[in-house]
Amino acid sequence: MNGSEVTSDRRIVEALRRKGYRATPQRIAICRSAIRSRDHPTAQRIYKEVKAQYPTVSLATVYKTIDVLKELHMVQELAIVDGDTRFDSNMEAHVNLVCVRCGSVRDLDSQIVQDMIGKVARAARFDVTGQSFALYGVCRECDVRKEA
Amino acid sequence: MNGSEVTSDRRIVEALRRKGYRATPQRIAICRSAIRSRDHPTAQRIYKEVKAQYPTVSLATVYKTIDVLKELHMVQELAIVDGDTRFDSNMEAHVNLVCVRCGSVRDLDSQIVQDMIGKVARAARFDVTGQSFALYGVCRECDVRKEA
DNA sequence: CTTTGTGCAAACCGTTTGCACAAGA
DNA sequence: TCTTGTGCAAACGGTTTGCACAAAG
Repeated sequence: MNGSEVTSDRRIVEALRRKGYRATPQRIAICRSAIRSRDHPTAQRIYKEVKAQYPTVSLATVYKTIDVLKELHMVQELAIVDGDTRFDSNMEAHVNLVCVRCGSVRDLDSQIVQDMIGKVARAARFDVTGQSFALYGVCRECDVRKEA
Repeated sequence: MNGSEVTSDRRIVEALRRKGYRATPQRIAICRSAIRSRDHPTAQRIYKEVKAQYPTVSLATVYKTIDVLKELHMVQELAIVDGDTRFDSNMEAHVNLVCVRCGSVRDLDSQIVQDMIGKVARAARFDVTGQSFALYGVCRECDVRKEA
C-alpha cells in the first residue's frame, strides 16, 4: 500500500465519520474499489475485487455500502440499457459512452455537455438533482476488432 | 374506435408484415399501447392496459412484442435509476425529465441536445446507435404540491 | 457497554425461457 | 398445412431484507 492510498483512505474515513458512519475495514475497501476505479464497476465487480482482500465479505455489504456512498455523494448510479447497474465516481456532468458490443463504459467529460445540461435544466424549469447521459454504440476498439 | 386509430393500426400492421412478423390482435394492441402513450409506460403498465381489452394476454407476450418493436425501431428502452425500465416511442434525440418523487417521465425535445450528440459523437469517434439522456429531479407538479 | 455493521440465507420481483396449444397466412 | 405466436408456469438473476453474531466507538 503506497502513500496516496493511505491519503485516499483518510478521506474516506473522514467522509464516513462526518455523517455518523463507522469506518470498518470492509467499508473502506469497498469505497476504495468503487471510487478509485474509472471503469464503472458493477456491484458484482466490486464484490470480487474486495473479496480478494476480505474473503468473507458479502454482496449484501457491498450493496449497503454503495447506498452509503450514494448518500455521501461520492458515487452515482448508472442505469444501463441491457446491462447491469454500474457505479460512477465521476460526479461531474458528463456523458457515458456505452459499448453495446463489449459492455465497456467510458467517460466523456466535455464543456459542451455541461453547457447543454445547464441550458436544458433552465429551459425545463426542472429542479435537477442528478443526471445520467449515455450514448450507446460501438467503441473504437470493438470497431477495429470487427474489421480485422 | 375512431378514424385515426384505424390509420395508426394500419401503420403498425404494415411495419410488422414488412419484417415478416404476423399481425395478431394482441400484438397490435400492445403496439398501440406502447406507441400511442407519451407517458413512457413500463411493461407492467402496457400489460394492464392491454389486458382490459384482451383479458388472457400474458406478460411474456408483452415482453416479446416489445422486443419486436425495438427491432422495428418504433420504441426504445429507457433505463431509469431506482425505477423500472420504461419504453419510449419518441425516437428523436431528447432528454427525459424523471421526477424522483412521483416517478413521472416527461420528454423535452431540444435542438441543443441533438447538436450536442453530434458534436460529442464526432469528438469521441464513437459510432452511435442509441442514446438515453435523463435529468433527475422534482417536477413542477410535485414541487407545487410540496409547498401547498 | 451501546449501537451500528456484517454476513448468511431467504425473499423479492422484473424479466426470460420452454413448451404445448392456438391461430395467422 | 406450415410456421409463427400465445400464454402458462417455471426458472433466472440482480437486489433487498431479516436476523443473529461481530465489531466499532
